[in-house]
Amino acid sequence: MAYWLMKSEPDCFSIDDLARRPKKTSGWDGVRNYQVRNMFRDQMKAGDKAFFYHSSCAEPGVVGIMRIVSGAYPDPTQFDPAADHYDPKSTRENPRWLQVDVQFEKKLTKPVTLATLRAHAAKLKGMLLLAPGSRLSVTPVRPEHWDYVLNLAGE
DNA sequence: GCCAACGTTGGC
DNA sequence: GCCAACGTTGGC
Repeated sequence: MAYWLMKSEPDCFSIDDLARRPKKTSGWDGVRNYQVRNMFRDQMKAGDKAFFYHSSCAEPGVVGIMRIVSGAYPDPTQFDPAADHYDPKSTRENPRWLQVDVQFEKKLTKPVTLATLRAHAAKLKGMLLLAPGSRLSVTPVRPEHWDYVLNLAGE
C-alpha cells in the first residue's frame, strides 16, 4: 500500500465537503497535470491512503486522511463544456485526464500546518510538498514521513 | 526540437 | 494582490 498527499483548495472542495458526500466518497476530478495523471494511472491503487491537504487558504496544511477506493478512470469533467476544467482537445475515445475515487476516513483533531511541517523539515527531508518550487497537487509520501506527520497530529 | 510567451499554482 | 517557480503552448 502506498501513501499520498492530495491538495485541494477548501473554498473549492474541503475535507468537510468530502465527509458530507454520499458514502463519504467523491471523484478527485479536475487534475490537469500530466505528472499527476500518470501517477493516477501507473502508481495509485485502491486501498492506498492519502493526506487531505488544504492549500491556498489562511492556514494551509494536512487536515485529514482518506482512502483511495478506485483505480484511475476518465475524469468526466473534461468532456463537459460547462465544467471549469473542460478540455476541448480530449475525446471519449481517447480521454486525456483521469481521476480516482477517494473516501473520507478521518479528520485530524489537530491539523498539521505547513508551518509545522517546515519546522520539521529535517525529519521530513525528501517530502515533495516541502521541496522548493514543488507545485504538484498530488505527491507520494514515504511511509516514514506518513508516520511522522501522524505523530505531529497527535494521532 | 528550441525557446519565448503565457497561464497556473500557491505561499505570503 | 504580488511574485517566483514551473508547466504548456505554439511559432519557427
